[in-house]
Amino acid sequence: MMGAALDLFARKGYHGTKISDVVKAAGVSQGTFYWHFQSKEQLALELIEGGKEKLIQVIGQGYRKHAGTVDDMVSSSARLLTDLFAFADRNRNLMALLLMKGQGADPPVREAVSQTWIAFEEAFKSNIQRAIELGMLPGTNDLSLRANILVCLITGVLSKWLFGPMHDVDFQSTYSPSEIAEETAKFEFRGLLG
Amino acid sequence: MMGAALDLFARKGYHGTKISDVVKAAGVSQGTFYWHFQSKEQLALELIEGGKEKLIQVIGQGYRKHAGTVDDMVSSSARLLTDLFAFADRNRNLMALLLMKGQGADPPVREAVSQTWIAFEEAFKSNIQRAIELGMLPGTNDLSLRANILVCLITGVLSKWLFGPMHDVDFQSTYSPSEIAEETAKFEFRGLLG
DNA sequence: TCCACTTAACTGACGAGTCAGTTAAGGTTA
DNA sequence: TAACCTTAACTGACTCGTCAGTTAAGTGGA
Repeated sequence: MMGAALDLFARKGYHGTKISDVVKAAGVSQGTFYWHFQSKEQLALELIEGGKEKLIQVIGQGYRKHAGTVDDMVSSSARLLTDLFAFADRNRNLMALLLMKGQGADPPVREAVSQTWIAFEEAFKSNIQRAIELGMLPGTNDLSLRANILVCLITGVLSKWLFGPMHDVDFQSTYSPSEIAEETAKFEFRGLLG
Repeated sequence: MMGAALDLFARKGYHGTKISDVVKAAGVSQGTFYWHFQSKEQLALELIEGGKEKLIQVIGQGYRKHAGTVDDMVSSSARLLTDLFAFADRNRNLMALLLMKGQGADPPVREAVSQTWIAFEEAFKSNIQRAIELGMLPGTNDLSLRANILVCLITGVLSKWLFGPMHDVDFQSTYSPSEIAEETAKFEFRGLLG
């Protein structure tokens, strides 16, 4: 049932998804839905909460332990991003809800989505801070701004790569997860000047 | 009436905005609304179309004419971004609709939003291509990907700067348009390594 | 007296949530 | 082993508020 609901939310958005559609897709009746879930909103919140945990877990594994060269840094960042992009690709519906469709929902759902990205940014920020402590990145008085910009870059690339310019859930990028991750990591450290 | 509607769309999203709210805010009755607009959807489409034109105009003015040093390039990019960020700040409701709330609407409205960002990217891409032709940026076999990543960076920073982590229309960043634009431009060309 | 514009009351569809009842599996007693 | 009870899981027709869109009856200016 939750899989079917996630798929519909990802495709049609929160308001565009009717409970009657969800139960039809899941092959149960409407009463059954309300036996399992308190409300439509509750369902969305459970989906988001579960997704948030999985997402954070992926980034948490990228925590840096030792110092290294600039090239080490780029390639280990590329590795983390590859994991992230691959996860996102395996969970397109979840990402569609978190990156796009969550915005169209009611306040409590939007709140849950925002909290997910705040946690995401937090997880990333600690990775960056670690890199600065290890002397691998130049320190800055504007760490949080830099981190912020980085996360913007990553989520921006992520949503374009997943869904394309038309925000289509079924979009297929020509780049593989590792290709896009490498390109993003290169940009992350060296910008347009390469 | 259109101003009131844009404000409500930005705050409550497309589905969260009732025509009865719009006409109340505008001080007219519901019949008046339907004399001016064919439908709720038509209203949203007109708002987006108008916004798209204004937005594209802002970027179009940044078209590069002469070659220059790297610092010239960074500072002229910062100038363009400052214009863009200032425009976005003056049109928060429009940007909220384009960057966030548009996703929650029905397909034709979403389509119009996507077309806006495609046009945005196109306008930006021609600026970048020009910089490469002038020998100011290294050529790449993946120009479109690079351009794509850049646009992701800009829209990502833009929406965080405007609406903060909680996607709040009334969010007030501590950075001024020119500060955030400079920081973004720096990152754009030189990445985290600065 | 026509036309641009406005109004308030109305309609009808839609969709979230409810509820009285069904089914099937498992336990208990004699 | 059959009669009886319990309960988790499920059903689908129903209710009821909400809201986009309509309509018929004005008003005021040219």
